Amino acid sequence: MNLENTQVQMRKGILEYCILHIISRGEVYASDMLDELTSARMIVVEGTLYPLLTRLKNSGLVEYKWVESKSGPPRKYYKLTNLGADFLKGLTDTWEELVHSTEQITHKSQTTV
Amino acid sequence: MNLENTQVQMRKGILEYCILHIISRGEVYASDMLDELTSARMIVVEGTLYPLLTRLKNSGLVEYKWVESKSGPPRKYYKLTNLGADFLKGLTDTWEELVHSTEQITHKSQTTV
DNA sequence: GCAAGTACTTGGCCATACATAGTACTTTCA
DNA sequence: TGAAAGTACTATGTATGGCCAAGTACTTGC
Repeated sequence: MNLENTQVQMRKGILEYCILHIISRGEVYASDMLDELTSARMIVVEGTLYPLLTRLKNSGLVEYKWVESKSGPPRKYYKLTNLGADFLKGLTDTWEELVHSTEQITHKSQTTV
Repeated sequence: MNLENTQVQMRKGILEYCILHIISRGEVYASDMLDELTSARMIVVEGTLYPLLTRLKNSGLVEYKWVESKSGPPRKYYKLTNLGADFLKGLTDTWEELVHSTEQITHKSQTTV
């Protein structure tokens, strides 16, 4: 039980939320997402992102189209489905409630520390 | 991939943070923590809390003493160790950075939606 | 004694983040 | 032309941890 491991655990599920948000903003492919996540200091690696995108696609939350690239193999450009948009709304509620609950607990603590 | 499951995933790791906070506030036993977590709408069940406390204890982040109860079996009253207090500081940083990163991503999204 | 309530324990299941290695396509350049 | 490098995506295996469900142990009250 170390700090690094807990950071990983904290990220679980939240990543899915962030990625759906990024996709909701317009069509993007994996490297775009990695750039955005990295610039927000939400560390992610390929081995995490690609399986997640596959899961989202298999659940019908996102869809993609192949687009040829001028510098390399074709890319999968993702966008949200209607189902994905609904799911994102639900996730937003979940996240906000989770943050709120955590603040309620930790703020109470700070008064006594 | 449903909402419930994602809620579970989002809780991962965060629970540990919340529980350390609650313990940092004074000596408590498991049912106290469950009450507090429930009142903050952070849903937890016994099967989650007890193993977590055991992990925290085995890692030397918390310690406990047995205290007899007037209504039932004796209780384990937990408190933070010095190591646990340090760990909690690290977790606080991690959590705040995670919230910040998530806000950075989701706020950008809200401008286009 | 025996049932009911409280507190804690244990074993197994499942989802997911990550490491690592591998596939496939394109461009570059000798 | 064909080998090397770069880009994009895929597949497999491991570890962690939340949860379910069943179980143990102690106390109280009938």
